[in-house]
Amino acid sequence: MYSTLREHIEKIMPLTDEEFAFVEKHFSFKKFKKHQFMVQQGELVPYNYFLLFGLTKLVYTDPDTDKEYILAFAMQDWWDNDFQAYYTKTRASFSMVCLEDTQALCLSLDDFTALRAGLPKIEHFFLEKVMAGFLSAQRRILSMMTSNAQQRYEQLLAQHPSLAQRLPKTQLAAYLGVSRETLSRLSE
Amino acid sequence: MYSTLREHIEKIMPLTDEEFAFVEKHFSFKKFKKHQFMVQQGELVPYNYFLLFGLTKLVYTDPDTDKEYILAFAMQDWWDNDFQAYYTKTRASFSMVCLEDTQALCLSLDDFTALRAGLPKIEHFFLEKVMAGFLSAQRRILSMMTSNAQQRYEQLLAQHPSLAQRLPKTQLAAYLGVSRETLSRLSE
DNA sequence: TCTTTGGTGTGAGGTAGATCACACTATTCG
DNA sequence: CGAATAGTGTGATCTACCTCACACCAAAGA
Repeated sequence: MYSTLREHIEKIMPLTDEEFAFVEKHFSFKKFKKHQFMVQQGELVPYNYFLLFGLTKLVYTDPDTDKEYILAFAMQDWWDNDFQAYYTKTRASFSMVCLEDTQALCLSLDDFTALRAGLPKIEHFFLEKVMAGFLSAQRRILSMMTSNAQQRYEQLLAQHPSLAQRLPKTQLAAYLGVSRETLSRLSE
Repeated sequence: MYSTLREHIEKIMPLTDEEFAFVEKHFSFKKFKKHQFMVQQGELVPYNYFLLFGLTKLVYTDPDTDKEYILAFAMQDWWDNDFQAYYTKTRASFSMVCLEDTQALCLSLDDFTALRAGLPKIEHFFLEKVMAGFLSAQRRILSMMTSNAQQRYEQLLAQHPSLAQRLPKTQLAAYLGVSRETLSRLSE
């Protein structure tokens, strides 16, 4: 169960057995059902999540129109959360919802802080992860500015073919920032 | 000259005099003129830049249409770069151009690596910085999905009034992902 | 000083994509 | 099994924004 986490970390930063034992004890394991909210817009965010199985979305719901805007999907081996709210102990702007039954390793902010303080190596790991996330967000911004719906859809299919297969088009549309009708009409 | 850098780092991570001396010696100082390219699309990226004075943009130019898409502005006390290219020693996808005469502290990748290895504290500092950058990019993505041109312009004015004053509207339009004509017609 | 370059406003017309509306087919679940 | 719910396709409008075109003014450089 924790071996996935260890392999994930060691792709970036090798650890001794004692070091990983120290890492491991800060996490707890949790299961979630499809449709379950792991984080709820407007509530506090107890944990940061590392996914072992399943599929989740990070979504902003406009309180007036009820329209959904998907910021990110996550699956096994990915981290996902409303980091802003988690890290500043404020109320979540987004919800994190299971699109399939999901299993995750959970890290509270106190445990995160203790982990960083007790094992500086782990800062290196998270720096790499967050940097990759930042660069990917930057690419997405550029893609939203330079490309039309059709091109963005094709880019998504090319970059994440597995996501595109597991997800209904409605969800893909909410991620691409396009109406589901428009997505349905593409590649005619 | 380096005191700006020290204050900037110590907002997040206090340093002893020896530690800062170690930090300082990895940077070099450089001046740039308005219109000068600090990073050129298609070339390698020698340095990461911490700005002391001036104003820069990080811009992608479509090779076919010559249209500009601005990913970020930076001014004193900000970091800016094509990090992807810098960090992977690949050719830049973006240019970084001075919009005013600019002074910067420059950090080569080798120096960056040496700095991280020699002073683990600095990983903590960069993790905080990159996290803030990631969250800001995420907010921008959401704003592009939920808001129209008018609203995005107002958000920019509210969040960065100083930027809006120093920059011509053409540049703001290229940042907002709107044509300059549309921006000119807003708030009528 | 005169000429170039940069910045801005505004009209006219075109279009990608939103919205609304309805129909049809899978799935899920009591 | 039968009923609700989720997912998809498609037509008919509507609109925010783009593109092209031209005119004007300010600043900069030779």
